Amino acid sequence: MSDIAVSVQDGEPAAVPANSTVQEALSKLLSNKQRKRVVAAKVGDSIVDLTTILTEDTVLSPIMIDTPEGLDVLRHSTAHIMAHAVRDLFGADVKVAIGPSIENGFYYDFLRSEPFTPEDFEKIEARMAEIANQNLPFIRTEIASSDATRAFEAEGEKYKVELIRDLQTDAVSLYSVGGFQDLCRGPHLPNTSFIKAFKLLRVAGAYWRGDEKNDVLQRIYGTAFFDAKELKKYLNALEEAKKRDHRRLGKELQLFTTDDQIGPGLILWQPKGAQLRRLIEDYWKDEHYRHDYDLLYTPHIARQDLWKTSGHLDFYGENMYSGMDIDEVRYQLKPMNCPFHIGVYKSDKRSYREFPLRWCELGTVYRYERAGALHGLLRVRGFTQDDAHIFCRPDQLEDEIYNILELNLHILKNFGFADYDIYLSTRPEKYVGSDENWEAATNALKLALEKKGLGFEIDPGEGVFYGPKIDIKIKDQLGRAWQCSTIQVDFNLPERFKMTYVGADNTEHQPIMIHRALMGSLERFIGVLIEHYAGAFPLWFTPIQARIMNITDDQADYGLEVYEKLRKAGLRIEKDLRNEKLNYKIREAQLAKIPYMLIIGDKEKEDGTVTVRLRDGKNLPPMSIAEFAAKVQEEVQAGRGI
RNA sequence: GCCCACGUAGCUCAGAUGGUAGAGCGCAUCCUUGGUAAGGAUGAGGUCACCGGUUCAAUUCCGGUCGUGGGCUCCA
Repeated sequence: MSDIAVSVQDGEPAAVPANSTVQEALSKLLSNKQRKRVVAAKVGDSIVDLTTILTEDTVLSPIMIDTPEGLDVLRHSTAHIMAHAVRDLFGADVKVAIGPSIENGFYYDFLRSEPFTPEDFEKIEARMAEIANQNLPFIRTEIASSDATRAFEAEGEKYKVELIRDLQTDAVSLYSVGGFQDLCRGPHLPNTSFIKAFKLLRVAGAYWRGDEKNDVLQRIYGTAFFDAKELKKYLNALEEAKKRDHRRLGKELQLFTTDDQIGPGLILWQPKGAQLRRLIEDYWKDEHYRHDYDLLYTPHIARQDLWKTSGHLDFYGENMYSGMDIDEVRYQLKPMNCPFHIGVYKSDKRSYREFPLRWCELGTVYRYERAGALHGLLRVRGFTQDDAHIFCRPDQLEDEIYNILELNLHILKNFGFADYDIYLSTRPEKYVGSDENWEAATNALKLALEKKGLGFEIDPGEGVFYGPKIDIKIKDQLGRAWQCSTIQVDFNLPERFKMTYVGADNTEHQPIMIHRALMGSLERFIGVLIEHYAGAFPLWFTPIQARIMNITDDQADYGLEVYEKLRKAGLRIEKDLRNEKLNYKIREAQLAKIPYMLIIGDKEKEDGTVTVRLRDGKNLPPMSIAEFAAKVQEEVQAGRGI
């Protein structure tokens, strides 16, 4: 048999007999130590099993278990082992659906009449470990689709049959491990010995193929890592995320609450949360004014006819709350602010000379969200958009987009978000507006992004029907991405509302309209802020900047004096003058995540000073009340960046 | 909206094969006056989410409603 030349990328080729497996070839190319970490290999763009037969000269990229691609293979295989275990334990009552690897883990969907319980999880994990420990090979076979269909039909595996049918290929690949055989594209681990560190995390309902008309399956989520240490690290990170959960912190720090009597998805801001929100709103307004925006206020309801004109009733009606009759005229609660801003636009005859018009509003809107979608502050039914609409001439579009991006990133950065994923969404299949307009607008968005030096991805066809858009996702402290900002060009509403301006040529033209929100909604943004900072907000927008605590009752009067002076100086101050030990007061202030603790004993009372304790436990030297006030004001200035 | 789980004091949670309930924290009062993460005592506080059914008796069992959570789905 003749030899073929196989090499790893950038390495010397080795001669191996034709029809060797990848594994065999790699054994000539890699050290023993490296070989133990290889779980699959890349040939060109596709990832293949180590058992794949090589028939021609090939360049291989080995995939190590401790790389993202390696983890992917590991998790995918672990999902199969889980299905194997479930099948072993619960028999043929269980039908298997699909089990891919996903970000941070894997899942497998099952049809089973009984719900999976936490005790089941333990059993499944134990059985998985048994299977894994047997060091079983994953064996790939290719068979004709018709044979596979017959086999799965015999087992009653209707989902597999459906999958094969929709694949529309002549042959499919199967993988078997021990006694369990599954339809799968692969690739898989060479054997189960790599499966050492895994955990089942939760079970949830999921529709077959994500369609609510289909069967509801039970989806078991789990995760797997190449060693126990990595698994532990991940589980700890989950714990950490739990501690940062804005719903938990919102309660602990008394920021916001909801009330069954009032309704789900409707937020009540407690005094501290309201303070936090006010600070954010004030900052937002100040920055907008500085950036040449004007502020609007508009109502919460409007005649239903407005929503017909805008098209919201047709396109968005199912998310709008039903109307009310006022003097026999139908009114509806607003799901968006745009028609109102158009109302302001139409209050006057507009000239190209006054463009661009930049109008912003913290506009509270109400949208029907399905009950199951509601989530803390992140998904609610009543929320306040940090909205703005810009009306301009086509030739101003690119500059306006650039200015928006600049303000957008400036504000996000000031809140501590400097990492973004940016997406440019282009024309979808169904759209309004002319092709030329779409092209010009898409181009303007692109040019503005490039001019700003921002990397972005193009989401082809993901634009909304009325225009192209830019979406910005911010990354928080834990690296999680949150969609907040959106910048959208709109060809639809100017047309529907017959908006015009008088151009230099003394004829009427249609303005370009841009919608944009930077934080998205205040509720959502504050939720993200809470998680990002784990509730320990920077001084400039923390609801409480300092808490005064006396050591004994003897300094209560002085404590009150300090409190009043600092409040008058505009600081956000609390006092804890209770008859409690200092340790106790410090503990409480620490848990409340207050930046400065002002400690007052006889010394301070005598000298007219305060001793400042920081959140990190360090102390500043005693300073006068005025000095402290000045220090805080200075830090706030710096933090606001204005 | 759908599937599953859950709903007991302000908070975090325990509890009984069906006989109207407990802890810690917090709160109130008193003692204590203590310099950098919990001093002590006493006490108040619950229609066991809501409505209905079964039962001599329901917080406990059953049904429904509402809410919360994990997902699915949705987010022109």
